[in-house]
Amino acid sequence: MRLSDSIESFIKTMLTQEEPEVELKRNELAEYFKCAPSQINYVLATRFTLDDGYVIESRRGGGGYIRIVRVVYSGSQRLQYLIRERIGDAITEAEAVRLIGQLEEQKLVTACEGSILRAAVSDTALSVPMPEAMKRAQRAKILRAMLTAVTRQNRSECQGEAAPSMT
Amino acid sequence: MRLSDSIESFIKTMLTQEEPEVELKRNELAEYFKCAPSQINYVLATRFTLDDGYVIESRRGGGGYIRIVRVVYSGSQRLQYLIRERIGDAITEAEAVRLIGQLEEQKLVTACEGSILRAAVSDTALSVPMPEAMKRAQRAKILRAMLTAVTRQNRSECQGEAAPSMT
DNA sequence: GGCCAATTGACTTTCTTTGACCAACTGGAT
DNA sequence: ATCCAGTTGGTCAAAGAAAGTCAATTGGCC
Repeated sequence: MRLSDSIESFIKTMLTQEEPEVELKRNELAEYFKCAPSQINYVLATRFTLDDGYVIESRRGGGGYIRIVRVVYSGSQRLQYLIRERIGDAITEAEAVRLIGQLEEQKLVTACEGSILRAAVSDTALSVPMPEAMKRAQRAKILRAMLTAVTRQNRSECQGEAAPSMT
Repeated sequence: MRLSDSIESFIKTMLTQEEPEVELKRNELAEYFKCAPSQINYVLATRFTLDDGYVIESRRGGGGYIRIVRVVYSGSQRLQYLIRERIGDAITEAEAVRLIGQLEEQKLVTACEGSILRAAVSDTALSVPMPEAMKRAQRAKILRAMLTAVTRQNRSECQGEAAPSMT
């Protein structure tokens, strides 16, 4: 059994059904497995990605930690399907706009959320100097991250509060 | 738990809903936590910034004090300020997260919208290969575009529709 | 042998804590 | 009114404590 596999399953046994979240010290874990600390990063990068259904948070410095959260999808499978199939590794603004329109129509996101999504993937927002291909990749990543956030939400709690006065 | 965290929560428990303002003695607090007085300044500088929604006033000399005031902004002016002044040409993820937290607290965006905003400006979403400086510029552009979209919305229409089925 | 995944370690970045030194008030003595 | 001693708080740089990055090597598997 490879070291990476051991570390992976070690972490996964900590993440039981009742415990969707685990916090660990990188150096301690590395010490436990007698390996380089960066090995932990490797395992996280290859086996606990967002696509695998995990979110990693961490802090450096004194009292630092690494937190691994198993994402609980509360959204529809339809949205997850769209994320995987329609977006992929690259997407144009036109395709993204069309997709967002469908999400609104199907009431998977609100109109307000839709306009936020459109703003984030607009060509003007992504207009830092970079080749077109990279821009499409960047757009895909952002859109996927945002929609993944949506799937994690309890959508029934997404009602807006009172509107602020537009003074 | 970090010392800074303890001091932070200590101060925050003093700042209740009815009490938007607290006055303290730096040396007393430092003595209470058995730390260097400048540690208090560190906590204030990192956890009670204007971005976090606090204003600090103080006086030196006999009868000196530090006063921490939680500020409340007026609706859309806050958004205008953020877009025009605060975000600027570049912003870090940490800064962006603070601002978004404030927007949620002021009810300028819903919690769901907040998590979409955070996802869009996250380091992982922007992790196409590019230098850090460009990433911060990219993040600023995206955040500004999204918040501009929010200002254009009639926020009273932002209520979420029925929650999608959990299939 | 070539390719890809895994491993390592040197170097970097971020966050925290401390301490030495500085700046601003207050109040009393002159 | 001035000056001085004492009392606070402020700043900044250095040290310490994690975690992150990246490129070079290693090790299996076709």
